[in-house]
Amino acid sequence: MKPMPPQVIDQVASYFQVLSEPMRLRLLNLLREREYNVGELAQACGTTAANVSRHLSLMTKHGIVAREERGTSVYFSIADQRVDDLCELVCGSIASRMQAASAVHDALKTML
Amino acid sequence: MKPMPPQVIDQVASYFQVLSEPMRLRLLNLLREREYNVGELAQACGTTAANVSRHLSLMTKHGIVAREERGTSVYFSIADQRVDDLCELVCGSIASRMQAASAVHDALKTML
DNA sequence: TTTAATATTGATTATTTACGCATTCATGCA
DNA sequence: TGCATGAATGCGTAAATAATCAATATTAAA
Repeated sequence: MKPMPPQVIDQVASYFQVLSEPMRLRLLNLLREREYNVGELAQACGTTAANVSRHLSLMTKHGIVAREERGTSVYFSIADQRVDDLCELVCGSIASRMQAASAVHDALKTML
Repeated sequence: MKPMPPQVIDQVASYFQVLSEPMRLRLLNLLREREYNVGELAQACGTTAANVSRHLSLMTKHGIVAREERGTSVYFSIADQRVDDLCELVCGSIASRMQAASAVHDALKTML
């Protein structure tokens, strides 16, 4: 077990924070399929380009997405494939939790 | 690729949010070693028991830690081992990023 | 060099939230 | 039945942040 210096902890927390926003997860989920430019993402998510731009800027800063200017547009894509694994793990936790809850539910049902 | 309904996205975001706080990560890091009660954690983290209690309550609600009353104290432990994998993945991302940055740094150095 | 389309940034606002203090609650013991 | 210890909660405060509109770049083509 490593001592985990505060500096590292702050960085890890900061990374998790990037993934803790529904809008950002929606953007990432779209980008799993193919690359998009800002306008396309804004339309797909029903928000403004300004908002999308800020979210993408943050994720680029953390190395999660990659930014590439092409023509008059700027295209974004997934840069860190690990985000998939992260989301998969979290989904697994949520699923386990739901399953446990439903087991409790069933147990209570048989008691009555 | 799954369509990822908004409801699921919100839950995933919510889970990540729990892990996006340095204080909570410090608590989890301590709990990896052994179980602790609230007072011990507060002292180890240099904060109030009230604060620790709130953080633990949130993590318990998400199934990340387990709560067990024993005697006059309440002991907490890791309930979802996946948090280790999650943090490990994030540390890997951060490490890759630092490595890439240092490579750029070296490349620039040789240019001068 | 204009003009049009796209992306980014500044400023503002509303919401969330981490924290501490004080209080209340719960449990075990004298 | 008090009494003490430890945990949880109410409340107020300060800071962070997501969203929008408006304004400013930046690039491609006319």
